[in-house]
Amino acid sequence: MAREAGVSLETASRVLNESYEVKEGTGAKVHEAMSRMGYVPNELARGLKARKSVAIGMIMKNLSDPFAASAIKAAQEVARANGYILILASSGGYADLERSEIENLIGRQVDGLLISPIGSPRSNFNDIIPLGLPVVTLDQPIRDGDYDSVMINNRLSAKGAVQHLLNHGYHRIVAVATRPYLHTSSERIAGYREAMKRAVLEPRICLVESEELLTAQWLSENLFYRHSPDAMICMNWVCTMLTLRGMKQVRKRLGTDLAFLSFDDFELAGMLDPSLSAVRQPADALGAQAARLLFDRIKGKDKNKRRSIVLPTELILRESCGCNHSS
Amino acid sequence: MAREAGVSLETASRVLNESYEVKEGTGAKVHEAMSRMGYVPNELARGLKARKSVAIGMIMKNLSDPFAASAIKAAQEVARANGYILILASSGGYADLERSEIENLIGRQVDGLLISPIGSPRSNFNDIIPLGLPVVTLDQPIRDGDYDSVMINNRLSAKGAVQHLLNHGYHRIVAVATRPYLHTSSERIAGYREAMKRAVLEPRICLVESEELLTAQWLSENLFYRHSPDAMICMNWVCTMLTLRGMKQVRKRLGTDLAFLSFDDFELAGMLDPSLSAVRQPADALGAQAARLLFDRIKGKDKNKRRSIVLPTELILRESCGCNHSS
DNA sequence: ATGAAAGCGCTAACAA
DNA sequence: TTGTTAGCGCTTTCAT
Repeated sequence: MAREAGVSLETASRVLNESYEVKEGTGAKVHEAMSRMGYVPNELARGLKARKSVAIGMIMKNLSDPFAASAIKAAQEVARANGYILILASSGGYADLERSEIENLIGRQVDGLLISPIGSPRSNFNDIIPLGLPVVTLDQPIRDGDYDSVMINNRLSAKGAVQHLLNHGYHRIVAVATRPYLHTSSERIAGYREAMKRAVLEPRICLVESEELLTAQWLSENLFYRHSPDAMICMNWVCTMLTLRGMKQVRKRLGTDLAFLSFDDFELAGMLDPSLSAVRQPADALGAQAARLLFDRIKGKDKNKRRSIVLPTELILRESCGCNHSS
Repeated sequence: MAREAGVSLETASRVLNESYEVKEGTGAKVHEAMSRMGYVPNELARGLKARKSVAIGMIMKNLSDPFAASAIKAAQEVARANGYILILASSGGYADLERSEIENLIGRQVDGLLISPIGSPRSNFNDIIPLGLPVVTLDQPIRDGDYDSVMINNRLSAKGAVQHLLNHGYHRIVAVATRPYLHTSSERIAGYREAMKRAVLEPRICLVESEELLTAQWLSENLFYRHSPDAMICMNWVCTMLTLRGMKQVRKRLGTDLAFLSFDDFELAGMLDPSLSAVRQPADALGAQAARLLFDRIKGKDKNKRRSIVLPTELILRESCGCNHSS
């Protein structure tokens, strides 16, 4: 450390923290010594003393889907702007991994946690969150949890999307979703049900437990053969990708063979032919907002009751739903 | 801490670390006390003592592009498997941010660093890496740096791709790239040059400093008007996205108006019409390999000279290049 | 087999 | 204005 360097002092700390006054010359000498020997303060030791780590943790279900990636990017930027680092973890959608990753992060003394919870009944981490540790959930609130949350209204968004398909005159609308036990999935499906019920139509729901089961063959058997749909809605990005791939394999064409709507928009949706209509989640806004809420708590600006922010989704109407937009 | 709990001991540490022998009963009592009071050891304190943080840092240029996202996901999984956490940072492609983020991570006492360097001449961080800190670079090696690296052969991959276009008989092939000062960009452009030179054709290169300048208007003026190309190759994912968007706006069609090839493949490339031919980088393998190399160093398994791993790319031939694949 | 005590690098309270 | 000292929570000799 700088103490033995050039000058003599544990006052190094003072100049670093700009606490108290330091005589001109001394300060300069310290700075000089620090840069000469490339001194970098040990944040671990600082954190140990200050009882905080200047780090936040973020846990997502899948780090690589574009929605998560945007949220992560936005959250990291906010963290950096606040002088914090972002520790990234993944639950993979499994409750036990979620739990152990949270415990791990707590052991690292993170000052706050951003979690996109699994949301299954088994997913409950209230008991392991230390009192006073700020937590913000993304995507969904947690049962009995008194945390801030930032999400979209999955149910209404799905309902609105299905409503739109209904307005086009489709009757045999199939909803396709993976991992129905996830909160987002179940809410979106609920929205679908509501729309269908209101139209007095039979709900047609194709669920698959895990992504790898959503194959072309599965589509043929469970979707096309059983329902002969005139429209379908996929309930998340992965689902849309896999369905699109499967449909190509079985030579079903969007638009001509059936209408299509995707929950989750992506860069290329507008470039497909027909272009894909989609429900767009403001992924980066979700990440940024969540991080901002978290820092409001961490810095003690926000002492109020829990806040739940619901960001609006946007129904992007392109061609695949039957619209004729040419944007 | 557990000391005041139930029993009396600094032996708590011993049972935690499973060092030394502990009497049956004592061990049980300690465990009981720990779980009863939900004790989680403070990793900061541990790290301070052990002089390591059990954390690695990862710095990418853009956290949200799908290539980075896959690499991050893979690296995080390897880190977790090794009991390490992953601190994620972004350079945004700026040399000064890269530097300050590295310094920040070093202050956090990370045990290793995964960096996808900017690669501009100004990007040189050798001077701030402490002796003995393992570093693995992704995408490119660093000048004068003695680090392990994992990459693809950008130049040859680009050359091969252009060669393929040439074999189709195109002559007016334009290369489009953003941020030419980035190593990956310049290498790919170099590959393009080599292929064109070999065919004794005039190189046609359209560069744009930053992504937001790549607009439809820019495409019209600089690309179509100036070169009237019969084929083009975009040198990275962002570039492909923007170009595709721009072309749609100016009503240029892939396939009929000109052939197209993308450096960087993505989920939907095969679903466009015409489907996009692309150079595929093994993003997750890059991330995983890099992390594995890093842990070989961290755990001292690897004492050898620097290793440079070059992973193979794959030229995915679909339709947009002029091929007639129907996969 | 277990307790006592020193110390990791830093900050903060107190003295000088 | 600057130096001294104790202690953050843990691990690790060294005694017991």
